[in-house]
Amino acid sequence: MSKVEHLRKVPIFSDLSDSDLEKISSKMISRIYEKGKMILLEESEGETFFIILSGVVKVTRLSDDGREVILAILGESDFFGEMSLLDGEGRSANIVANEKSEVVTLSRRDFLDCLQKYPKIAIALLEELAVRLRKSDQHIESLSLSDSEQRIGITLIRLAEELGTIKKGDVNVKNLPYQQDLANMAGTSRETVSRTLKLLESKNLLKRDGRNLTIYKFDSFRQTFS
Amino acid sequence: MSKVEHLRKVPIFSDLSDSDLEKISSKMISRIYEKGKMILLEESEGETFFIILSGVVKVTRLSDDGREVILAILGESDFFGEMSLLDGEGRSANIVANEKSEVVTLSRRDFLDCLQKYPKIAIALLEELAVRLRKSDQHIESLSLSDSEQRIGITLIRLAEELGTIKKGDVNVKNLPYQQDLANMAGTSRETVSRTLKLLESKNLLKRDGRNLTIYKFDSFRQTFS
DNA sequence: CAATAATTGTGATAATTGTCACAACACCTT
DNA sequence: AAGGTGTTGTGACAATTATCACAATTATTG
Repeated sequence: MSKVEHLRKVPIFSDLSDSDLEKISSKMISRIYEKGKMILLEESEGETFFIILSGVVKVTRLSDDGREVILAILGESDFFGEMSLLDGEGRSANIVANEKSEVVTLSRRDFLDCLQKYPKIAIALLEELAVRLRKSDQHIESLSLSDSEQRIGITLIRLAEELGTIKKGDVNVKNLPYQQDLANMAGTSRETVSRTLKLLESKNLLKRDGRNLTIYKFDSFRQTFS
Repeated sequence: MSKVEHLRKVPIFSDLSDSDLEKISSKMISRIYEKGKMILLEESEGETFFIILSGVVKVTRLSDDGREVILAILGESDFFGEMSLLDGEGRSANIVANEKSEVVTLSRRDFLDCLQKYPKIAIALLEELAVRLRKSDQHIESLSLSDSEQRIGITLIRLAEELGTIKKGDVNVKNLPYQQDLANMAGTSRETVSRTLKLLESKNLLKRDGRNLTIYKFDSFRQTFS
């Protein structure tokens, strides 16, 4: 797939004409990160806007004592890096490639130019940030009100929505993150994730097979946990 | 203070000329909500953009069994209601006046017109949403990694930053929310808030006097908890 | 293919915090 | 000032979940 075709799939660019997209695309630099590589480091100030062409990355924050919170998992046609470009504050999160990932980048200047020149991009970006805020709010709610089983359920739902493929009402997630990552997404411990997954499996709500996860009757699964 | 002067203090409008601001202002309707009144109900679809001229409101989500999470406390010159206007989803949070509050509103159409007509507003709004996302991320981190004492400390910091006044390095918060509200902000129980406030007071980190809270040496207090 | 490393499973235990029950206190209202 | 209502303080206890320790399993590498 060409770079332009890839960009077309990114919501914030979808309203643009081919020629505009071509122009923007020409300013982008493409990079590849191997699994486990840091793409952005918290506290660094290199200001760049990133779009994922392929692969999966995780957005994290680290506490002083090294514990990690995973704020989001992003995949193909998602973007990141916009926050410090927009509000001028430093980076507040780390980004790590969770598998080999190809990204394209836009410099601070080019990104801000885009916003000025194409109001549609600004508005589309507003939409996307609104969606993310909504997700954050749900995340905060679940951390505040739910027990670990529910939080893990909700985490699986988020994962499935971001990375899963639907087949006859069931959702399949390939390359399920390690339990430690699931724990860091759900705000619980790795051991609790292990026990809870086993429990959910025994309730016939899901099936595991290696790094493969199938959630049965995804709609009703969603009901159960949110 | 005139309506225009009020609007000028709202970050997203601060870049506009007087005449533009006047135009926008003329489309706004002003309302007053008494303490405790619902301003927006979750799941309702009346789509309106709100700006707070005076007062304090809380942004909440409710679980099925009636427990509440407070996502944010907003005060003078803050705004809300933009999310469902931007992404077209329904309301996802309730807004309640925490004290008598005066707001002005803009209809969906006028709000979106503004974004089209004044790209500066769109960009300023992007900045503000970025700031909010950053706060959400911190909130998620604290819920995931901190114990109740830390979370309550962080909650007090958020409150002080939003509502407090600084005097010689100490911050004073008048009209401290009820402990139940603090608990709903910190993701803990009312009783734990009671015990923790007492503890922090005994450590000489703060002083309470009725609905008044003074945090001593706010900078070092912030250090301690974040 | 062995051996080494990484991930997952599981029991036992401890720590934190929620819940319940009720007392104490503050704040209005008449 | 008395009574009522709402808020806060506090002890006792229960429940949830983190932590630790280690076994079992699965992946990776020379």
